[in-house]
Amino acid sequence: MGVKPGAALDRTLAALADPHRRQVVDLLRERPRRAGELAAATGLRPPAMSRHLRTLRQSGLIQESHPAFDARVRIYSLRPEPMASLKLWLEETEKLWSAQLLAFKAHLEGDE
Amino acid sequence: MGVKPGAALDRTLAALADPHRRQVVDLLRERPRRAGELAAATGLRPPAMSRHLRTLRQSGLIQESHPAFDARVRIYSLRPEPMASLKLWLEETEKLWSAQLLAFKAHLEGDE
DNA sequence: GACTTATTTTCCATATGGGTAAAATATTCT
DNA sequence: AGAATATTTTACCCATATGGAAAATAAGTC
Repeated sequence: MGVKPGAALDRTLAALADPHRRQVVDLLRERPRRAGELAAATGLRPPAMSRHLRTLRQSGLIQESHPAFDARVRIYSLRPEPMASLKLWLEETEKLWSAQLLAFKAHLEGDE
Repeated sequence: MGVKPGAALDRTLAALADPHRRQVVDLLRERPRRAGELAAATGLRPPAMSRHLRTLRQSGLIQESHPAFDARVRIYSLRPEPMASLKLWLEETEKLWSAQLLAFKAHLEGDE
C-alpha cells in the first residue's frame, strides 16, 4: 500500500495533455527523431523542447539514445508501456460503462 | 482548415490529467452520481468539485441531468464519445509504432 | 587550440489552475 | 413567507507550468 495505483497513469496523462508534447508523440510514432528536429517541427525554441522532452522522458513515454556517429545529438523514440497502461484503463472504463448500460436496460424492462 | 485536428483530444487528455477528475471518472464508470456525492467521495469541498465537473462537462466526458424528484440535485454520468476518440488515437499510435518496429527489423536484416 | 554545432540548464516573467471561503441561485420543506 | 438544502459563482491566494534569452556543457570540425 505504498504507491497509489494510477499514479503512473496520472503522469502519462499529464504528459500527453500538453499540445506540444502530444505533437511530439505524433511525430515520434512515425519514426525516431532528433531533439532539434522536434523543436523545428513544433516551432518551439530548443530550450522549450528540451524541457518537454524531459517531462516525456520522466513519464516513460519516450526514451533517449545517442547515435554513434555524433554524440552531441540525442534521438528520441516512443516507448509502448505507458500507452499500453492507458489502453488498459480505457478498456476497463468501457467494460464497466457497458455494464452500467445493461443494468439500466434491465431496469427499464422492469426489475425489482 | 478551421479547427486543428486533435484539439478535442487535447481537451479530453487535459481533463483526465487531473487526479481528482480521474477519480471522478473512476467513480462514474460504476454508476451515475450526484455532485455532492462526488465531493464527499473525493474529500473536496463542493466549490472545487463543481469546477472539476464543469471542466469534465466542457470536455464532453460527462453529462449533467436533473432528477425529476428534486431539481436541486445534479446527477453526472459518463459519455463514451471522448473515450472512444482517445482509444482510436491510441490504436493509431500502436499501429504506426509497430510499423516502425517492422521497418527496423527489415533494416537489421539488411535493407538498402 | 579556436570555432561551431546540438542540447540542456538557469533565470525570469507571465499565465493557468486548484483550493478555500463567502456570496449567489435555485429549489424544497414547514 | 421563512428556513434549510444542493450546487454553482466569485474573489482571492498560492503553487506549478511554460516560454524566451542567456549561459553552460559537450562534442565535432578546421
